[in-house]
Amino acid sequence: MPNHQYWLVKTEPSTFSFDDLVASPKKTSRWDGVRNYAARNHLRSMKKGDLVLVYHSSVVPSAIVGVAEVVREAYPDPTALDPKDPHFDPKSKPDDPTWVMVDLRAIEALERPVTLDEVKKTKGLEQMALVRLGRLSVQPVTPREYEIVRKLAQSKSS
DNA sequence: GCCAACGTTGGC
DNA sequence: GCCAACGTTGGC
Repeated sequence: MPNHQYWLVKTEPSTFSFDDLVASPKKTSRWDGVRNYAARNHLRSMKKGDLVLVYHSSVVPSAIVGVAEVVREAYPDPTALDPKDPHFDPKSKPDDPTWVMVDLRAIEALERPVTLDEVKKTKGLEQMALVRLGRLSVQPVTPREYEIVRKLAQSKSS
């Protein structure tokens, strides 16, 4: 078995979509702007080579659309220190950064999007953090869940 | 645009 | 350290 973990990150495609990641230089972009402690802790746990499902929120239908990999492990997120940035955090100090980001590289789009509705209805996926902890923007995925999602994407839409 | 869920803040 | 008020997320 490959020695890596699985994750899921959410993004609003109007701000940054999976296609934007694919279109980035080397298909790679920093994943900045996370300002939630639970999500931050997951970012810190990410290892190079971990696989990351990319989920589009606030669109109809919201869905898992692609797969990326971690190419750089957690390092300080400079947007937290930039007063002009919408994610500026006045309490974060340069010498003790509160917030981190990772670099993600797009691997491939799913054969078709797997919608939230499908995730809720699919046996084995009901316990996904996506369903249980709706607002967590960076979350762990089990190998089994990852496998089921990939298989679903290869099957026909219902 | 509404609103439920839930994380964060701040008064005490 | 409790908890009410407030702000944000995100599905619908």
